Amino acid sequence: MVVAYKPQKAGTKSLLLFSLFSQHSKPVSVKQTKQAHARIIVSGLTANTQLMAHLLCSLALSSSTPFHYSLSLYHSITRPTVFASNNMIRCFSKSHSPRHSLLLYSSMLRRSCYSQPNNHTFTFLLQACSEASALCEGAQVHAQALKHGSADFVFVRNALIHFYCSCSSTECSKRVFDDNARSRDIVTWNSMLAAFVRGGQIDNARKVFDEMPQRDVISWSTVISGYVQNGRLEEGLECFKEMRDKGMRLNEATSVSVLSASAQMGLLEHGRLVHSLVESLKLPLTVSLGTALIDMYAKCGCIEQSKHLFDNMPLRDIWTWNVMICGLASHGLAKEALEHFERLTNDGLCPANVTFIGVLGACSRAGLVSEGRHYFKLMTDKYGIQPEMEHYGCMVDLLGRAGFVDEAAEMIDKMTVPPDPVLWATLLGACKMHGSIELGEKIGNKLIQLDPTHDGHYVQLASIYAKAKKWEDVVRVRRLMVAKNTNKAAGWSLIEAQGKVHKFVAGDREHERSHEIYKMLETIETRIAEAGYSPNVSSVLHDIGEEEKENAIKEHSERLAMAFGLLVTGDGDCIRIVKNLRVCEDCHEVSKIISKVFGREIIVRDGSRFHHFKEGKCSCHDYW
DNA sequence: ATAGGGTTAG
Repeated sequence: MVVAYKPQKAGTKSLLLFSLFSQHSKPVSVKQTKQAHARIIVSGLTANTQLMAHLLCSLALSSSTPFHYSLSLYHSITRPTVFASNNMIRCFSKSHSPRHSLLLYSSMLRRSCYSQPNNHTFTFLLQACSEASALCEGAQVHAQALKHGSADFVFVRNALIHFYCSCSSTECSKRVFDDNARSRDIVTWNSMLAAFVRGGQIDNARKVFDEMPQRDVISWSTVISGYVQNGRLEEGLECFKEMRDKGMRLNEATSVSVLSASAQMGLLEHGRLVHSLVESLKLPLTVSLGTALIDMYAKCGCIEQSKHLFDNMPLRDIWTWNVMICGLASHGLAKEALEHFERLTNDGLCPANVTFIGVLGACSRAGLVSEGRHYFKLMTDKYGIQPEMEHYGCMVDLLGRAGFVDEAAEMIDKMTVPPDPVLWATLLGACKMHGSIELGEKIGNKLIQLDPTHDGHYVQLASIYAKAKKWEDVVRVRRLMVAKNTNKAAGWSLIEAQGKVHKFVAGDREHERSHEIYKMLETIETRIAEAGYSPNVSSVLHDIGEEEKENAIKEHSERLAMAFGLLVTGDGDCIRIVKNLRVCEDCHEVSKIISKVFGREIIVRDGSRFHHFKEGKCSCHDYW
């Protein structure tokens, strides 16, 4: 961009400067543009509209944000060509106030003696409207495009589909898409695909994907991320497999989505596979890719690996810090989570609401009451972040479990948003733990009223009565539960082995190695009994005899997964289990004993946190 | 001379 300046005749100089622009298709820095501008001023060529328009073009290509400089350049052009105006519109569309593009467009129309809009104009304007989610304005741009005969050009059509998608008007995207089936290219298809994904219509997206004449890596990424965003993780991974089978290379966006799916499912082997693919393809470790990897390792139980990656990240943004802090919190490493929070603020970054969910979650899992109170106050007072349901959830859990049940109840009373059932259930759990019968009774009945088909509320209330030895009430609540025909939350545990996912439910006999698994359960039983274990059946509340209760516990899904893990992993290997519900007290005890008796490290991710069982102890210190 | 689509945290 920058060449040595030698005094020359005006015409030659002009040519020389002109050549600076045409050889650069890649974005140049604002600094380089300013240098070129300086040279133009020195050469006395500021009246050259073409040159000035090229400067604007470079600015429009660079990723910068403020538009003051580009606007002053634009204003210095007395008769702006459509090329100059288009580039100014583009500068605005990339700035923090994309709506300025529209103002420029209307002034362009007023001064239409200089230039008429063209196809480029409408694509840039629609980009601005997408950025601003300005539905009404964009619809007017659509009308203008029709009026100027630009609406049928494929670039404009694609921009229209994307624009309506950005405004969540999936129907309008579809209408533009259907409008002219002949004028479609791969971007048209991909835009429609993305519109269905954005609208949550993943099955329609899949239809588009299956129908499209060609697919590129963006088509694959879009449909995979569509599954992942809509919580259809298995299908997302299945699609990723299909993509690889077709010989398609993954890129950053694909990797990030697939890593997120691996993380959410807790599939370490799969996450490692993606990591190795990323490395063998030598994809650059960008902030988002690095962050996705850190999150994946944390959610798959390898917090050490997460920390290592985090410490070696060339660049971090708030997402990176958030996944690290939340990861540490989920592993019960409260002190480190809080240290990271302090480091993040020392680095001059501004914590987000999610950051505080991590921080408060760390406090609640470790029972750090005064720290929790401090950070909750800091969040509202210093950072002006309004607490959301999840923040209250952490606080109620923290206070409630630590025994400050009344303070937790008071916090709920003072909330500005109406508390949701999950929050009440958290407080109910605390009531049960600390024997607050009266409050528990009140909340339990409230919850049953709010959510009569959820069996957990009845179970909790019944166990509060059981703790108070109010047996008649226990029977009454259980009968009520049966009468209301409640749904039992389906508990499952999964374990990965040799690239396959094995999912178990309680009492499962579906697995092909079921026979061996139940034999292993017997072995486990014998060996832990030798170590002095006796079952604790308090978590089983069905109307069955003691012996049956013992059996019900013995066949909890994580026991089956653990038995299977002992069968298929090598001596001394770590066993990793993911379950959707919280681990029950008895299974927690058994896991500790197994870790000692069998000399295995067992890592369980339950519905709320990680438990690392090693040599008879758990990382949660039995506080969960 | 200027144009388009996909990415992560509770």
